[in-house]
Amino acid sequence: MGRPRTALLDKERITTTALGLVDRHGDFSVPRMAKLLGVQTASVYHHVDGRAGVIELLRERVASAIDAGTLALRPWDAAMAAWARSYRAAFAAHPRAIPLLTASPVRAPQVLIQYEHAAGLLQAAGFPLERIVAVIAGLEAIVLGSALDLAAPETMWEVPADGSTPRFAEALAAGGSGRADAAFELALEAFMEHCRRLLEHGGWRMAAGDGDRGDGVGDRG
Amino acid sequence: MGRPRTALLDKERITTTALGLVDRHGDFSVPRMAKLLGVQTASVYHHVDGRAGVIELLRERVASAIDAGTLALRPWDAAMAAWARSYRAAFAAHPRAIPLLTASPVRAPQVLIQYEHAAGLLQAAGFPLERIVAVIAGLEAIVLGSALDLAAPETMWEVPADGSTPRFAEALAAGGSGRADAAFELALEAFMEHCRRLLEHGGWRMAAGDGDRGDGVGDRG
DNA sequence: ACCTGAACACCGTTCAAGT
DNA sequence: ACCTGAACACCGTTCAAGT
Repeated sequence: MGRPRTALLDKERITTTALGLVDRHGDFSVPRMAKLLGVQTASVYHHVDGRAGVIELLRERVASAIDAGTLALRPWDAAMAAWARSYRAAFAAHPRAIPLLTASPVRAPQVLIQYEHAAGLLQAAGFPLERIVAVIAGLEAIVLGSALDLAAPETMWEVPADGSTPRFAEALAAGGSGRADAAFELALEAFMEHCRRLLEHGGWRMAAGDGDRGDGVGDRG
Repeated sequence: MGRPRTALLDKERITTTALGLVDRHGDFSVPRMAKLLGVQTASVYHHVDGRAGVIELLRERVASAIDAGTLALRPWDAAMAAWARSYRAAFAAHPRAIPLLTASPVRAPQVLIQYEHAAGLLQAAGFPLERIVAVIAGLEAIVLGSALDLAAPETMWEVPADGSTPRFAEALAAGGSGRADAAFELALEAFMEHCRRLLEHGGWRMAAGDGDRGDGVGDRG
């Protein structure tokens, strides 16, 4: 029983099967994928660079839902904010995959091109060249950090039953159900507003605590 | 060869060994730990709730380096910023552990007590009760998201050699070496300033785009 | 080129047997 | 209570053999 006339497997089907397993069970294994695909475990290795390769495919698949068109919006802050929301929404669609995906970054060309667009956008908007990576990386940190909150929603903010954290419990109860979304929007809004201000006021060179209004926050060293 | 007069193992030694393996090799396994500890694999299970239990111990160990004293600082924004920096520094000390640790949150009482202190701090500062969790969660997202950047520093921002991302490459070169730190500081500064402003101006109820100054950024729906 | 069957080293976990 | 030795099911990966 050797090579079939037409290939039984392809990366598409492999990726879909793996993502289905992750969505349902929080993880995948090559043998389980093979069983679902009706194939021997070893067959998968003819199409994919092992387990790590499957994870990379998952990363690309999930990231493909990011709407690159957002970066064509103007002005630049509308573009970056919409991009960040789309980025996070792509991860939010597969919360159980998030721990698998955040361990290492997306290297797919389609995503690197988005970085390129973002860099061009920020450069055109007037950001100093040496700050552009920090802006992109900061925004991405907010996106990924907020995404982690979606991965374990129940346990993330489980409050001890012994009443040892009354004020936190109170705040948690008052916060309502959309906590993760609210935190993301708060951080995103803060980030965009800060960048807008720095751009307008040319404040990039300002030393800490020079008194414009309450900038000196603490141990900056 | 049964039970020894004095126990060979304890959680301390197990945790230290696991963390050493993670620091050196990026991962650990129960058999490898046992070998280093000079003990049978099964022995570890008498002290720890399996592999998941070891990970929880790692979480606690790493989190124990967070300086809870920062939350006693005043004013509230100095406290929160110092806490965030200490939080991130604790993770930064073990970058290869970060993917293991961010998959699920810290449930150790010592850390939950820090949430409690933060909640009290923000309440006393005058934050509306229903926004306090969003402030804490937003700050934590920035901390954890920035920490992920430390886990894979080389590959995180590897630029394709084919010249397909010239502006991004340019920005990367101009950004210098402390990229991850700069991004974290930028996001943290933005977050603290935004919270300060909202507190002072009572802006929490403001609808998006009501014109204060360019707040309406995009697809908020 | 692609699938199979068998093999290998390794893993997490359990458990009866010892003290 | 704690350590051992043996066992079990499962995993990732490789490879020669087939077409």
